[in-house]
Amino acid sequence: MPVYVEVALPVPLRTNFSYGVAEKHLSAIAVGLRVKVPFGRQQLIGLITAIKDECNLAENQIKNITQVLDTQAILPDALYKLTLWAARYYFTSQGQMLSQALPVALRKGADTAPQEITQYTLSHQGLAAQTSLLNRAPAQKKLFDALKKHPITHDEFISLEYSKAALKALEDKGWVERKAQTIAIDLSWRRQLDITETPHKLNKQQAVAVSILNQQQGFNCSLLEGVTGSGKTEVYLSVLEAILKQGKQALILVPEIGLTPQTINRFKRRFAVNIAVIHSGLTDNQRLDAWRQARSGQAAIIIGTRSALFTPMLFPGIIILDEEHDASFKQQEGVRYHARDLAVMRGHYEDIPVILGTATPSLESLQNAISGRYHHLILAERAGAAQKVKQGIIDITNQPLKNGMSPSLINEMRMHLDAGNQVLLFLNRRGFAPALLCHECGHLHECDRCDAFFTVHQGLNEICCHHCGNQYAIPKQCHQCGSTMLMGHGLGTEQLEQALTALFPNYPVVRIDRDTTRRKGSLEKQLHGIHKGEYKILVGTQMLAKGHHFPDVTLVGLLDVDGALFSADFRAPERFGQLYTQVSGRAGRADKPGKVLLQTHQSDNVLLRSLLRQGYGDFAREQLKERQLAQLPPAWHMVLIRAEAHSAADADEFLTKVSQLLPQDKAFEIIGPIPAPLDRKAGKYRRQLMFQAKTRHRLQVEFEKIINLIEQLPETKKCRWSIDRDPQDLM
DNA sequence: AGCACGCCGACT
DNA sequence: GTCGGCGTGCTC
Repeated sequence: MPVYVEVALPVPLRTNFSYGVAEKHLSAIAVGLRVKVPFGRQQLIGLITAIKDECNLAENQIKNITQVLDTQAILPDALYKLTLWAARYYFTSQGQMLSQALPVALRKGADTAPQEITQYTLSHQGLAAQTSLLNRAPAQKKLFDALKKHPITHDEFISLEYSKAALKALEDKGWVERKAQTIAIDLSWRRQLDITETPHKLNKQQAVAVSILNQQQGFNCSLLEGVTGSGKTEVYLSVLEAILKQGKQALILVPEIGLTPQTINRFKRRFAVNIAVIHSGLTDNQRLDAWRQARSGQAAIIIGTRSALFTPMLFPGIIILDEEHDASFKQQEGVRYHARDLAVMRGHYEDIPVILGTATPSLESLQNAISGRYHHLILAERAGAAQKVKQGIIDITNQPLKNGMSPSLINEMRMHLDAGNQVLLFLNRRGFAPALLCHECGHLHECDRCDAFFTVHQGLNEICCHHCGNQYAIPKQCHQCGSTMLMGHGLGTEQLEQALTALFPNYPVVRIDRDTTRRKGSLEKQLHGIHKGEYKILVGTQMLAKGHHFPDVTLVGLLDVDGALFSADFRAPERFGQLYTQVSGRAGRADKPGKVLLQTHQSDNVLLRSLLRQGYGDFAREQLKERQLAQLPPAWHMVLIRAEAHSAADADEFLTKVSQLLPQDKAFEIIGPIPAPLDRKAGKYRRQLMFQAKTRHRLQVEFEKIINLIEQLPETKKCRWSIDRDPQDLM
């Protein structure tokens, strides 16, 4: 009887593909193995998802698999199931989701078996050799002497900077031989856990949280809501200790690894175990190595960003997701999965606890905590009895602004600087000015491919479109009237930095945004400078608000709050609340009270007042009620369909057809098609269609019914479209 | 997503 | 005459 396999392939077609199996492969196939298959004119690597003895395709349409790459399933059962679940949830193909879950090297066909390590040793001939022969070859002598003591691995050889030529010379003489060795997997941490730092004494709230967390068995999820400085990390460490002592591994997910080296170092300092850190700087092979170490149980702790969610563990113990509110956990291209939501699902499949930690919970997690689905653990005390931050609103209506700064803000800055402290100014717009204005005719220079103004970058002498990357030299003349009276309009961080340098010549300024941190290591260098006190004034965008604590900053100024508050996006108030709370958390410490000032034209804005008066917790609860009334997430469930085309009509037509496929009743709401907030981007018109469903289940069922119909619409040929479930923003 | 085929404009 | 632009269609 012929045997067929279903193969999930990394192509954006929402289906699997059937292949025949030749006699010689029959005994080698199983569900979950990677296979190489012919696909069109190319060879692709996919995963077997099923084995069957019939196939309803015509004989001539079926090809045979070329090669079986694995002997055992590449993903543990729980991860495999999670991935298939995610494919359904995000309305994507199994192949696409599965390939997300594998490191690039494995997608390309690398071996899952641990890498062999090359070791250099002296041969018999070498041991018996006359070392005096090397008197005139110091590099060879150095290597030879080292090898006489003990063998050297290839990695050591590289890091100790021995000469390659010397090695070659010794090998040519036959004195040195190389051996490929598989290093035995070291699981000693499971028997004997070494704690290399005395834990801090927990305060009462921390101790309560830890004891509740340690009592849990199997899957459960906890929201650890701890204000900045309340010692969340110490709670993680205590829980980790218990997990590691049971011989189980921990997966820790963080937003952006570059921002959390201190946190990682705390884990390293506390436990003498193998920690695999997966960050964007790794090569494909280094990532694969970390993956192998996690899968073999050798790495007791795995720390990484979004994609590390899919790292297999032989002894799964716990998943901790820090800064759970952070938007970077949602993938914004390709399969738009949310690592936080999938982490909870993974915990469920693995039957292990999940901890979500943050000072400013997302409304999604807050709702789950309030409803009792998650344990809600609160750390409200700032460790070391730091004083509460003072906050104030500066109404800038009719105020003379100097580069966006009001006189009262400048005065306040001067006071803090003269007292020897640091000041942090937050402005969420990089570049010199967000537009180029003609002083004579009022023309604002607009990107020719987007519906957006060019941002002026003076340092680069360029105008750039921040939406499509389009860039030109700053024009000498107005494109409309030819006047040479061109000037930047509005304020960006580059200009602010310049103005501050002029205004406070004695206080060095540092700017931190995507432009100044582009080069590798420059962020670390700048942060280091800040901590050493080399800089007194810190200017920056979002980046400054994330993760880092600046103990000598006593004043934080938010320059333009209005833009953040009034956005088309329904998450804008939530985001602002989180940002404000995170930024104000950067100010002050025990002996130095901090102060936060906001500049706004809307000093009596209800949202702003409620945030400042009640703090994030109550503000968020209020927002939650509003979302309920507006039938928005997390109360209702949302899917966004985006379409882009050369002509707006094509995109509109497609989305209209889609909306006609969907049922319309009380549990379902359709909005659109409407133009995306950035109507035209990179020369394409962008439209979107929003669906809100009262229940998750209903959304799933209705969408699964029509997804194939959508794909078959003739209108798809004229536009690119994508589905975004639980969208993070409506851009 | 790739990859090829195919049909029009500006090059040696 | 061809090189190459990207529109269109197909992949078990």
